[in-house]
Amino acid sequence: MDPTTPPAAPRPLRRDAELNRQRILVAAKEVFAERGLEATLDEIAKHAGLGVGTVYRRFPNKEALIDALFEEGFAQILELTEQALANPDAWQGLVGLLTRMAEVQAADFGLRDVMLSETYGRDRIAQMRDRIKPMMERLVERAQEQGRLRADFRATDIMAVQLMISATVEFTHGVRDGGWRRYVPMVLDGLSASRDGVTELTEPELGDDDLHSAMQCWPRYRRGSAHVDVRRQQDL
Amino acid sequence: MDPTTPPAAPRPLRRDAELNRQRILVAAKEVFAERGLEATLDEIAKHAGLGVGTVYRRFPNKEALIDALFEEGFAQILELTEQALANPDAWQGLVGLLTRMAEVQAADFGLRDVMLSETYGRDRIAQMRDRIKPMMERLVERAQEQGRLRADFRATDIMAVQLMISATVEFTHGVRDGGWRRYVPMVLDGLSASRDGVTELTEPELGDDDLHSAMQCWPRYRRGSAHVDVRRQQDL
DNA sequence: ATAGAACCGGAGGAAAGACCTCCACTTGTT
DNA sequence: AACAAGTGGAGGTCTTTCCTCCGGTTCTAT
Repeated sequence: MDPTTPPAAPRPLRRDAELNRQRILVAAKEVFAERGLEATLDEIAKHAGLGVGTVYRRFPNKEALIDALFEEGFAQILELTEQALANPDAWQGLVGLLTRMAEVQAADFGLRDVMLSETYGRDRIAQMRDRIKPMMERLVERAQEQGRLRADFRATDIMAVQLMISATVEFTHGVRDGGWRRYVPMVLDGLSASRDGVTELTEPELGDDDLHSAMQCWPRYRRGSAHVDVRRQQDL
Repeated sequence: MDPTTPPAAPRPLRRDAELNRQRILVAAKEVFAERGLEATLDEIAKHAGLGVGTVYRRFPNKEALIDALFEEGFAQILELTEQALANPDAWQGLVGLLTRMAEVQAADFGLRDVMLSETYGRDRIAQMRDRIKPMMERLVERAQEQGRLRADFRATDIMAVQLMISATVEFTHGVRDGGWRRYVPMVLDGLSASRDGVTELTEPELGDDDLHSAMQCWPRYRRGSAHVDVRRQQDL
């Protein structure tokens, strides 16, 4: 049933070709993890020590490669969710889950993009998403029954929360490893039904210099810095 | 001293030219507000009913136009901060400030980009940022002295908080007007020193369909959807 | 060993997008 | 009326991305 190796494979790959296929997969995993899905197949090829042509011979396009790669990653997320659900303390389960998710996002920008975008992975990954959703709903419900999660929280809010955390991950990326860890407890403190005091923040604050460089290289707007030409003109 | 109208203006613009200059400014404000700083000067020209050449005659490049436009916007933010600081209840001041900031971000994506990027606005706007920073520090300090803001919060965290909120603004944009309003109180509940119960959420939750379309058109990853070609190839 | 299918590399085609220039033509001003 | 100032928008240039093509190489079956 595993679609990566169809039951009646037309023909096994030549030995060198199979080796290269593996190399591509490994390289793609690494490059996507580091740069997110915006990475180019050219980049991946280079990182694998192969020509682009070879990559395109094996995978018809980027989408196919992504699909082949991230099923596994999504399975991992599904497992995390199951673990969270297995915790008798649903709130702790949720806390752990969101923390783990943040770790996953920080460790693998490719997987983050697949998780958060819905644009990639049209087939198999979409199914995964559908399997996770009801689990999330149950988790939320149970945490509320146990009185720890704010009653007005909804399962659909989880995506927004993940996005918020993702923003901090991206923001601190390349500036301070794990800088995002400071913000996960803060967000979670906002989700608890009520609390006396505060969850301790183990991650120290960002310094002014950290903040500066984080803003400088924040990816979303990096493009703008390309053309800083600023010749004056008389009639501005 | 105001650089927008130098003391010895070389020559006043011709009447039609001045009119067009205003048109450009207005159009730029609108287009940037709607699409963020990624908008093209070509777009702006079209929206102003003028040719690109006219725009480039008046402003040497995009950067200059942005600089000319957003000083005013930044002044507005500075004023918001002052108002927040004027509130004897510093926590309420902070709550109000972050809410207003979110409103600003939602209403004007261009201003959001200028606020959050540090890439644009090399001169005057950078000064603005420097003026706002100490005010933020004072606000945080006072809110903590009054015991309402969590003691481990720092002024440098404000940027991360704004980014989180910005993520929700963008996420809900085009899906549900003001959908982000649901998340600001949640985040703020995470910043309070302690609380009994929860701030009421006036904004209703996102439905499954909202969520779906939000994810579909989330700008960050829209590109990926362009080439959904997915022709199969024998040896995948 | 050798034929020939399978495979490889990477230059470069194609398309899209962004910034900006150029210059023939129009308009305002004196 | 003369001419400086202003205008429009086609298109140059540059960059980026995806992907194809094909001459040359390597494996493998016989």
